[in-house]
Amino acid sequence: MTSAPRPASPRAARTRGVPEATVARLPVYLRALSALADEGVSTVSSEELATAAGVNSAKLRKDLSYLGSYGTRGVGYDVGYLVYQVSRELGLSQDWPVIIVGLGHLGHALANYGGFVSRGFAIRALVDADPDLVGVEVAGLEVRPIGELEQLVARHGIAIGVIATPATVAQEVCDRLVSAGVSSILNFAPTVLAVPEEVEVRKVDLSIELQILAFHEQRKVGAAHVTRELVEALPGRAAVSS
Amino acid sequence: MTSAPRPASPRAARTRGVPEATVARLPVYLRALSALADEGVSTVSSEELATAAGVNSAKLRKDLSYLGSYGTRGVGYDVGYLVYQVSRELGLSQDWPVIIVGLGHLGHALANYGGFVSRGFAIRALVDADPDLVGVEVAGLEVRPIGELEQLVARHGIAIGVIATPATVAQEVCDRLVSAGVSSILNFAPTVLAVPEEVEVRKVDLSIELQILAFHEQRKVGAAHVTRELVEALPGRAAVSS
DNA sequence: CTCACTTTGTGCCTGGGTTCACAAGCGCTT
DNA sequence: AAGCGCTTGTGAACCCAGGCACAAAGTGAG
Repeated sequence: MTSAPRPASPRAARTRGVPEATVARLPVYLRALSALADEGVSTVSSEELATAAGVNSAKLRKDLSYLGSYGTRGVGYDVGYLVYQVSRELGLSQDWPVIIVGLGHLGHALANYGGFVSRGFAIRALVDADPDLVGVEVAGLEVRPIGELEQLVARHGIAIGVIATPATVAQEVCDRLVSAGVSSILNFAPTVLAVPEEVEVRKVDLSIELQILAFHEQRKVGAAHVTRELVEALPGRAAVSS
Repeated sequence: MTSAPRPASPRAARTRGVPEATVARLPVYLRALSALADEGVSTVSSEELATAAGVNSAKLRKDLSYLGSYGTRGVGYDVGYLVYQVSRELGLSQDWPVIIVGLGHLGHALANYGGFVSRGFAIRALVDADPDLVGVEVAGLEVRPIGELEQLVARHGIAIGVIATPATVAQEVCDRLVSAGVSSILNFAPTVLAVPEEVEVRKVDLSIELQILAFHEQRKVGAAHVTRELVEALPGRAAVSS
């Protein structure tokens, strides 16, 4: 969806035959499974897990079946074992070193986001072009000048880069990351990035998400051709006018 | 993809016949068009616009054709007119008032994110449960206690809510937003939210995006040798292959 | 006016993803 | 040991989306 993973050779396309849509859901399953494990639940049925993950149970079973036959008919799935298998499939058995480029508000928030560290990722380098930011400590790590980008990538063996810069410099930063050896990029800048075939880019665009919501919101309102106040007055809604 | 827009009646699904996938791309087109407009370009072909947006030109034409026949054969599209039409379709002719719940690092970054304001959205309320944050001014707006949530939603006629709280309280916040009248939610908390049918939820999950990247990264690296070094890190039940 | 050229709009085909529905398999009980 | 109930795994149908390729439609030159 985000990028176009269309390899030149069709043969390389299915390495393990796990569909892209399934890959995108595995992290959700993993989170639900981890929560169950923390609660001490040892076995879970596809129906329960599907509900927790917010998907159809048939879809969940088919997704899991791409990884192998890890369930027991009549019983369900062993939570601990499934956590292990899904983690392994996602490549989370190891810690991936990550670099964040751009430490404005967003980059700052990302560096401090606990969800990264806890799930197989380790932020190893922070760089920014602003001299005022260089030297500042963020999330226990010192911000380095952007000139050290290549060096830091090499030293820590970084394969995953996060771009949280203004859109104007995103492509330039991206190019530098790629030529330094980064092959997966998470882009928060509102720009379409051009990258070589073998580099994977995923885009997170906050304003796009809001615009999609606005579309649906408008559709709701405009469908009945009424003001928002009248919509709110539908039965079952809490009274808005205090 | 992000949420599950599964209406009970399939008939209600297409109000205007614009496919969901198209809606998701319209904001990208809009951004490219706005950039062109700023450069003073008055006419653009589907080929040029498609390149700028990073999509296939046939797809772009088909997407635009859902909105109407706004191009001129042999010439292309009028940039200004298309900006207007796409904006209108997305419901951006008006400014949507938005509330942000949770002003930790992420909420703070969101409140300061210029991309919102410039594109049809106006952040009208900030609330947080932490007493230390209440009263603090963020992006020119004062953070209010979470108790005022309902009141603020009503006063500003807010239909779109952004959740940037810890996962543990996200569902509770969501429920309150919904019962206060919010019908579109952008969720940054790493949780699956349960909402009534008519409420639209979109999810942005940073660690999920990284995990998807890790999958592809692992596939590139480990096509030959599977990493089994950290096998002992799994719960005792994984005495399988190897 | 006619012709050549350009670009849109779309019919059709292909492929991936989702869902249904059911057979296969497992454990528990009798 | 056999039967019963439960749950997985998957074949098959359906639906949405993407992309090719072309007819339709407009422009400008001669």
